[in-house]
Amino acid sequence: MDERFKLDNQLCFRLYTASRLITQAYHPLLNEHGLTYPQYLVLLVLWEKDEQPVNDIAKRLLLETNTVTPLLKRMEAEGIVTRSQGKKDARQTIVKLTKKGRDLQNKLTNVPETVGCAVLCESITPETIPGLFGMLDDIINQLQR
Amino acid sequence: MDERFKLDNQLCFRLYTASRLITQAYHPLLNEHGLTYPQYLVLLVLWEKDEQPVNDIAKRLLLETNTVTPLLKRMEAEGIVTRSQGKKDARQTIVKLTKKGRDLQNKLTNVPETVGCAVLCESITPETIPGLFGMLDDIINQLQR
DNA sequence: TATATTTGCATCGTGAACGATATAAATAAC
DNA sequence: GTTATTTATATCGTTCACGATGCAAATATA
Repeated sequence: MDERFKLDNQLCFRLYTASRLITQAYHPLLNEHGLTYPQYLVLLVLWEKDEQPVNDIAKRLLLETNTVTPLLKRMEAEGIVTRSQGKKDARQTIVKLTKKGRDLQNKLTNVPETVGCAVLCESITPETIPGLFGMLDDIINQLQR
Repeated sequence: MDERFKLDNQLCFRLYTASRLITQAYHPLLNEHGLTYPQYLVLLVLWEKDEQPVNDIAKRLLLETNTVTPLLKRMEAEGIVTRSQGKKDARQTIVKLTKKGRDLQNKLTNVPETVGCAVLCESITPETIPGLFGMLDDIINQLQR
């Protein structure tokens, strides 16, 4: 058996699985408030800086606008954000939190810690996290070409 | 600004992004042969051990059968695998590689190395990979409850 | 051996991801 | 000042993920 093709030797499969499982860990916490994980990411971006064009949100999340646009439309339908045409550039769609969208932050205060604790184990501790972050950041930067 | 809600402090966002970007790195290499990344994972499983029931493939990939079943049906339509009813247990669907499916391994020999090289950088080297694998495995095991 | 439960897989509906394409506004080139 | 190009976003089609549900075969229980 060719070692290169062994599933257990694949970095990608580990990243793919870890990403799916941690998203699943978020699911019950977010679903309680009618949110999906990608929608939660959009909220993280808007809580940091409200009123951003679609493109800035997409760039921050390293996603394409064809992924973000329908996602934002669903969030608009839920009354979490508003979408309005940009004033200085009519091509832009400016996304803005509603009161409901801002208030969600208070309702989700326990989420980061709950998920953070869920992943803690032998090798994942407050001391080892920075090293892991650094490696993942390097992978991300490397693949962004 | 609450540090806990900063996007740059989220492990999950890093895993999610790294997973997406590395899957994108596979895309041109696999697409050339009509494969998607999850289909490639199924091939890795079947190349290790042919003729497995749907459930074993799903368990190996930590996916649900409702994800794997339609994926396998598409692979069957492409002539990469066959699906047949199990003999000793009629509930099982046994998945078996076709000649085309087996031959794909030779056509994809360069894929692991190409993607492997694409992620190499400062902190990701043959020496640091085992440590990263260990941390990701720990996260995966921890979240599998 | 009837009945109940479990197991293996499939179907359905929803929400991402993303390549390809379209459209209109803004900007550049001529 | 037209025309061409770029930019910002949206639409469309396909393929995952995955919760919920359905169904038939296998197994356990009565």
